[in-house]
Amino acid sequence: MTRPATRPLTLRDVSEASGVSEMTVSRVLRNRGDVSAATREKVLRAAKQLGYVPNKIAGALASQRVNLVAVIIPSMSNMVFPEVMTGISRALEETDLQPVVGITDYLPEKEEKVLYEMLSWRPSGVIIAGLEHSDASRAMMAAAGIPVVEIMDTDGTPIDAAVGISHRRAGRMMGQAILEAGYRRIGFMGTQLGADHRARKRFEGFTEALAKGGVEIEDREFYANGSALAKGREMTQAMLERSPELDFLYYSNDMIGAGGLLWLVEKGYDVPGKIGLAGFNDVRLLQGLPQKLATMDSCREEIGRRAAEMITARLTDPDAPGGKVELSPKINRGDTLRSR
Amino acid sequence: MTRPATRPLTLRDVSEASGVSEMTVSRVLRNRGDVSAATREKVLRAAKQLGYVPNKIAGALASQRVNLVAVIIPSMSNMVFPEVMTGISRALEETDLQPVVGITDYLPEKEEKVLYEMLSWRPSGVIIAGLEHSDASRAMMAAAGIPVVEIMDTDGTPIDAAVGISHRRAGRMMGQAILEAGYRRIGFMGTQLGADHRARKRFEGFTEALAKGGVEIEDREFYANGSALAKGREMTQAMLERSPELDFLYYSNDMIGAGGLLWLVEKGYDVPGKIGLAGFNDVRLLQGLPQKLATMDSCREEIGRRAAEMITARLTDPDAPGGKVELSPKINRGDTLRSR
DNA sequence: GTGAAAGCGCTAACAT
DNA sequence: ATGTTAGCGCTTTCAC
Repeated sequence: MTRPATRPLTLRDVSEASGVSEMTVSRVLRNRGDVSAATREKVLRAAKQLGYVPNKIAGALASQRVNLVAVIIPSMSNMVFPEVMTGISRALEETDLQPVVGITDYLPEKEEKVLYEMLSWRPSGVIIAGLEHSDASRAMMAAAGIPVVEIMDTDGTPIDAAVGISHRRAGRMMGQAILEAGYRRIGFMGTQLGADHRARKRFEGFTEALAKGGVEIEDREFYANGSALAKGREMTQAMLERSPELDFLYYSNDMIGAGGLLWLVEKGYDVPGKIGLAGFNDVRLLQGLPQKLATMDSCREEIGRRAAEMITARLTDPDAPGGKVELSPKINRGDTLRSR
Repeated sequence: MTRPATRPLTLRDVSEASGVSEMTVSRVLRNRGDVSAATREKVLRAAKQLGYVPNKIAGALASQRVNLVAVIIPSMSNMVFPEVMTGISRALEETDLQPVVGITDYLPEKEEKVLYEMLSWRPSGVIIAGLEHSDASRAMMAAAGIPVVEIMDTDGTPIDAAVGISHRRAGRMMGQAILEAGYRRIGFMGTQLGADHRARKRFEGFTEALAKGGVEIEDREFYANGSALAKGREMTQAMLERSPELDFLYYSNDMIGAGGLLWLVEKGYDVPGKIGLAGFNDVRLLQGLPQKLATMDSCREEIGRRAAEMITARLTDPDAPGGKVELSPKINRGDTLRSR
């Protein structure tokens, strides 16, 4: 329970303790240039003994280099972004770059603020979720003079580069698969469309595919907050009481889909005989449910990894490709989407 | 898809563009000191027009102040730490401090590395999970000369201050509650005890309480990785095939408990008549399961909030209380722990 | 292989 | 209300 009020140590302290110039101490601590084994020893010993921790602020200012990558995402409690982070971290582990995360809560104003904060630390690159940003945000990123990779979505024009999937296409694919399986009376449940552009695009693609088959969504319901599992359960019950004729339910994410599935199984519905189900994301968390929900892989970890790789590539070679990288999500039919 | 190679703007650029000294520009941008409305206008216009983003690196070096709080936690995909983060963020939102997160993956060496990295940015404070750290880590934190709050656990001696619950006591409480309810033949499932000190302490407290009642755990099983829900299901099945006489299963976390619950309900077990269940954490995510699992609130958001408040308090007043704050988790009996 | 000088972009402290 | 000076703790550059 002690807290010494000592001023943090500086290079100078190590220099004095070891009898070596500050410059050489700096070289040793960064493994730079030629330093004799003897002085290296001396310096390292002194540094460790004092408990010296370098001041990166001063280092960054002097070298004009900051080994940080700003990662800006809407949320962390979403099951999807932690996996993106895993991909990013893995890819950066082999480099000397470090990810630093900012959360926007799906609010454009907050995104702008977080971006401003992060850019003021002069990171080496930016990885940011989505293609929709305020004008100010876009301007900041364009002006920062660093690689910027927009992730998760490819339906739009990136500022600099993008890696993701087409959510519109993902929605279309699921719509087609459902029609091909023979379902016709379809209900939709999801988050309130608005802040979440990717959910909206999936919804648009979905309705588009249905329309092409001459089918329209017969019922829909949206939710804002609360436990997704519980919401899925509640919304499913409400919808089936209202529209008992439905033979398929498309959920905008796996969690509410799982809630719906649990309710249906509990009530003795024949899934997928009487009614089929599908979600989105392929969250690993849900392995272990009584039945496996049909879903679609959103390539989260790969997106993170590729984004980080694009940053490092453009850092070593400013003319590295960039552009848009569209990954191909696959449908996983699980146990709840079967031809009938 | 453009990326101008322009050098980042400096205060000097804004100064020249506005015809005001660098110092006054700095004052305006930080809302410091008296600046006439007229010059303030001029400066703000120029800054915005140029798209100037201050360089916090230089600012921090000059002012010797960094408005960052290092938050060091084992994992983000755990359901528990995102909620701690929520508490921290909420509490810091009212201040000018910002949380920066580092992940240790429950590895002491990684904790040490992450800590070193973060401290080298000279944060204003540290919030770190757990009371168990390597000697080097403890030394670094003690030497940093900043407030350090260790969270989640109070079974041990903090470096500087701590907020959390006693996991040993939590385990004991659950053990007592189970005995009082009349269960006697008890099985335990959890993560491999080792890296996760808090799970280990709960287990110790649990067995201790049982021992006091003359009861011993009859079967146990540990897992390392994989989907927790699926693991809970598998382990439960394996354990009940091995030890069909069990009348209670205590899980070290809610996710595996939920997996077990789903399997039991599916197999037609009478829960809690024939067999009772309990988990730990009270994760909100699980609202929506067929039955509500007995569990114990781990006070995650409050812990985060209190920790952040302790940091701010000790920043304004270096002699602010500190010490150990032990919160009191409550048992939530749900539908799976009933007197018999 | 090692050291000395200059300066990174800001802000504290002191003018005016 | 505004400007000037010095310097934060490092690294770059150049000298030896």
